[in-house]
Amino acid sequence: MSEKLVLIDGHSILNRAFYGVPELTNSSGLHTNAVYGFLNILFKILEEEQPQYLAVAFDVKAPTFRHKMYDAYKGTRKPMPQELHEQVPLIKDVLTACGVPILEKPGYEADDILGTLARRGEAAGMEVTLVSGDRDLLQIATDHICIRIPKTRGGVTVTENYRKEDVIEAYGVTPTEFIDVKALMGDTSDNIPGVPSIGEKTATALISSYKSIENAYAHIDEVKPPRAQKALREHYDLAQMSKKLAAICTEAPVEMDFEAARLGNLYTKEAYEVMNRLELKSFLKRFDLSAMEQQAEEKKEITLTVIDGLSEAEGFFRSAGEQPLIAVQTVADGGQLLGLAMAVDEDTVSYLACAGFLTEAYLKEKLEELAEKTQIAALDVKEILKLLDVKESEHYFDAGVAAYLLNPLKNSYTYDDLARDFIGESVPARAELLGKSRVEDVREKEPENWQRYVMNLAHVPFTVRGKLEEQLKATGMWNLFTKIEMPLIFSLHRMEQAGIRVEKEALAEYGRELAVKVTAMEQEIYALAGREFNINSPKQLGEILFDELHLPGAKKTKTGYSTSADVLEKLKPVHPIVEKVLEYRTYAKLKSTYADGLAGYISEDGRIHGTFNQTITATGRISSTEPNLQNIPVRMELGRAIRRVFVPEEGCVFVDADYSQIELRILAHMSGDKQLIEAYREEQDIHRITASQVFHVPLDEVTPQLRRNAKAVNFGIVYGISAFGLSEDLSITRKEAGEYIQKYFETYPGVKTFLDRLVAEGKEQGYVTTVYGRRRPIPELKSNNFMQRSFGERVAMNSPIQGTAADVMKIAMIRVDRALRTEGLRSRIILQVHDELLLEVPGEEKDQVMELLEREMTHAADFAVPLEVDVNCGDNWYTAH
DNA sequence: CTATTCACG
DNA sequence: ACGTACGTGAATAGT
Repeated sequence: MSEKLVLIDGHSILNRAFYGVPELTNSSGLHTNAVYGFLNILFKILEEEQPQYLAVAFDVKAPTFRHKMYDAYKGTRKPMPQELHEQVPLIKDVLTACGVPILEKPGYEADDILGTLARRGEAAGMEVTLVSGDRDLLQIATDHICIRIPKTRGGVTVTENYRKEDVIEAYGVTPTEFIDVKALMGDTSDNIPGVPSIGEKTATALISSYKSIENAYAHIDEVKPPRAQKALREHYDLAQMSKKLAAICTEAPVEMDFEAARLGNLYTKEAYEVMNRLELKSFLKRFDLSAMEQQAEEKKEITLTVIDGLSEAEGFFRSAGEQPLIAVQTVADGGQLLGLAMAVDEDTVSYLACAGFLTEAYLKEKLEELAEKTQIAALDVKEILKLLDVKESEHYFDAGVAAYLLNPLKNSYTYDDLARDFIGESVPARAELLGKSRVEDVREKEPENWQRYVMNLAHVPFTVRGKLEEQLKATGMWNLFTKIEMPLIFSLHRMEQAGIRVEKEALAEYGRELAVKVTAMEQEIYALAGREFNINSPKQLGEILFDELHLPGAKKTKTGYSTSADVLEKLKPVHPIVEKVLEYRTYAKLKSTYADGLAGYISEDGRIHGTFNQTITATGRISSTEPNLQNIPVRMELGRAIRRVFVPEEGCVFVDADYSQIELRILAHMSGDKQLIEAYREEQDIHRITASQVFHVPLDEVTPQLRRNAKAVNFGIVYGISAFGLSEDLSITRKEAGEYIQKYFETYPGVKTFLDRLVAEGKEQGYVTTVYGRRRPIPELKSNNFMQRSFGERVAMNSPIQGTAADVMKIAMIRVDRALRTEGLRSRIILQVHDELLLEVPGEEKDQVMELLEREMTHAADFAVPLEVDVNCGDNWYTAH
């Protein structure tokens, strides 16, 4: 069995992969789709070929011998989009880390390197496989040199394979003759000129009978058709030069010892780190973890001590208290505390099992004691609070929240992410070590995995803390972190702990009423459609509406017809079924998401304890999950009614406080526009005064229509104005929308300057900031893609405003929370909905709390325009809001 | 696992 | 010419 050599045309395959794999970016905004596709092709080929040798050739950015022959020669290097260009060094990093040689030779193209090595390999008795997206290489094919051309479509890679016989079968000429064919017909991609009026068909026919351009010319009088004869006669010189350009050089001066290309273990630790850094998660599975761990252990030995006795625990806590810094994280499963992972120095982690004498109460008390003496780093402080409910302290440092501030675009802040991003180390993620198994099962059955997990949980926060602090200070976010985000963790925890009381039976009754309506609508829709189908399926609904009932309105989405509310709304007058579908959707949504959905979250105590996430949004807002309590219906009466089932504890009332037009007030402050500031200082109705000033109408003559338009413009400004968006919203032409915007900017020139400045700043710095220094990176601003760049520009205009509003609300929450406790009140914040706080308030505290809210919220910031707060009370959320 | 739809600020 | 308003989360269908 002869040995096998695989040679890859790097740029060509990267190019194929780039256009074949859908857009893919990692959390730092780096495009990785081409790298991903390249590696998919590489691994597939390796698996199929099982070669002993592997190398990848790249073109070099330098003129080649072809440029010297022909001035207009472009070579295979077409202008590359930025998104692809930035991936060239990435794939080289990966290949280098895998130990695969990268071949480059100034003056030669990758094709020439491939051709040269293929011939040498063949001469040495090897089977050679060339991988390229380019058919030029077919001229190299022999019985022992196979050209493979991969195609990626929808994630599946298929390759066309050409040995000598396959070329003859497919093209009717031998590989050597293929050059002549190409020379005759030309190649626009390489700018190789062809002979005029000779196309692919004629070229193939000519070469097939005469074998070469030279021989055809020798028999020029016999050449048919006459058109081709004339062309060849006149352009023989050109044809010969083209042949030289198209011919791949098989004698390039490449120095390569095949031994250097001998295929070793691709799955090195370095490769793992590079892929981990690029977040090419699907390839990480291929790496043998145990081998990797062995390598890791050679580097650093960290000991994990399990402590389950009282005296050892006492000793541990005594010495831990003497350290300047410790790290801690709870180990839990299904809300059940199993133990604490604690790091006291760079290479020691202890696990304190929550069992026997080491009760939850004991661990809580010990941790509280530690928090008085020393700094405590943790991956997720709120998680610790949830399980141990330790008291508030300024000594905690939440590494997850810190990492979120430094880059809020990532989708997770787990210990493996932090290790990779802040100390450049790759450690196995929780999912790799534990999978879906229960933690205690892994502890028993795979103790090494369990140890690694517990160790990293504390070791990583301990190690990255310094880096995080340093970077927060360097980016001007230390204050934001220590004065806003850290204290907020405790307020959010108290909100989650408090939860909100729900009338279970009333909610069930609401659900039953909806069920009746859903069923009724179903029957009416089936009758109108003439048959039964799944109304919840946009696919089936689209077929009924547009194929069977032939409603006008056309396609939209990539998967089929769009049946969204705005499309259906326009079709209402066309067919009675449309209105029924819209109604059905309303009822079905309310029933599934709210009536049934919320019911599943009611705890033993009759309350819903949702989660408020602090590290999700790109702008600094918090988000709410399981359930989402920030999107409870309010706009439509039918949905709004559900708020009646949210009720305060016996003896309490709800007090609801919301900021009035906070984002527009922030716009006035941040832009410093004199006119806007003046307008908002006095006037209560912000949209009305905008209408009056922009449309030059006295305040008391502003019509509802005019106010609506002004309101839409105001929204547009905050969202990052575009004429298209505004025209869509107001159902007016883009021209009219453009005029509105122009008028607005004429009225408030400071706003225009401000928004332009935000975009310019974003482009320059790569990020924009809020009043409190919070950053939002905007990688899209660098994109060459118009769509993406425009998106980036809108984000640059919106994020500082939305983000500052989020900052102000966070400050307000901390202030309210503190004031409640310093005034000795039992009232508590139970919900935050971006610009609204809902409090559960003992009846006797009502007046005091209403005043407190007004005061603490309006004074959360001192801006150029006052912040206004509406405070209401009621005995359910419906009446309080 | 992704796309569509729709609830909120 | 391009083809969208900014920020979220949950339910459902269908690959």
